[in-house]
Amino acid sequence: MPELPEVESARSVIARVALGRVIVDVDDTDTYECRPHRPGEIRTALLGRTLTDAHRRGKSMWCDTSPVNGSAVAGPPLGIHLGMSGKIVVAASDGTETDGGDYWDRGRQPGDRRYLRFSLTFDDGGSMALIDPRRLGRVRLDPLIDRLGPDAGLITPSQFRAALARGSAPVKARLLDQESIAGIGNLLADQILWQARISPGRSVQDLSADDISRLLRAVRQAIRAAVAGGGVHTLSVVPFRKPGGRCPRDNAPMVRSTVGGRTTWRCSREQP
DNA sequence: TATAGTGTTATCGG
DNA sequence: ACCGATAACACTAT
Repeated sequence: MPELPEVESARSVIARVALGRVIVDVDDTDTYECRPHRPGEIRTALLGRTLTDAHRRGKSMWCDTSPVNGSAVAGPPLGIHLGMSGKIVVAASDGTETDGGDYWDRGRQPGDRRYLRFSLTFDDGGSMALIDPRRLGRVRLDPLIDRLGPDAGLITPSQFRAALARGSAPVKARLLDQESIAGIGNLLADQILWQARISPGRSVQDLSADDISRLLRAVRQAIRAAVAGGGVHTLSVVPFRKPGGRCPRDNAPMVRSTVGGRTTWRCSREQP
């Protein structure tokens, strides 16, 4: 399930193999995935255009679209959110697939149409599809990205301090708040707090300047590690988020709780 | 069969 | 109005 690193991998697949191919068909008939659009609305808006660039902020992606032939006006940006279970698969003209992530494979074979919720067909016979079993992903035109906070991988120290400055929420809840910082999901948050040795339930107003700087270092390091490793499931503490799990640093039991409405695992000794 | 889950958002109460 | 907590969403896996 996608957090910032998985979404970045999907974005980079789109940028590498989907740009510049003319869209000749669009399947936007899934009324869940394509809310708030009516079936056909996205199709009409995109036919005859190409994707010209692929962007990302936090877990949200959007693609710029070209003018149609004979016009100078670009098309509407196409927003894509992977939700809990989405992934992007791009097919070449010969059917060869480039998969934007293998975190939800379930033995999927190339060409498998199960869970296909949205797709573009290109004039070369290839396609770009959103595969999303749980249907919590979204595809929409003109996505609102202004409401997102700074991308977690690019956030500056002063932006980070500002994100933690107000209110009294548990620090983990704030890390998960996409309007404060964009891109951190449940596993990344647990890894970051574990690395910084900060208890997830501590209020943001109790954090010292030193806590905050350790936290920002952990944000950067965890994101770098997850992008390099191929996803958040490769983060070092993730395998120990289970009953009987022990902290890989001090061997103390990992304990489970709920913070910010999400399942939370922490080291019982280092994150009391 | 019942429950949890790598995300977002509407809604409710303080 | 702001902030935080919770339920709901849709579906699969355990």
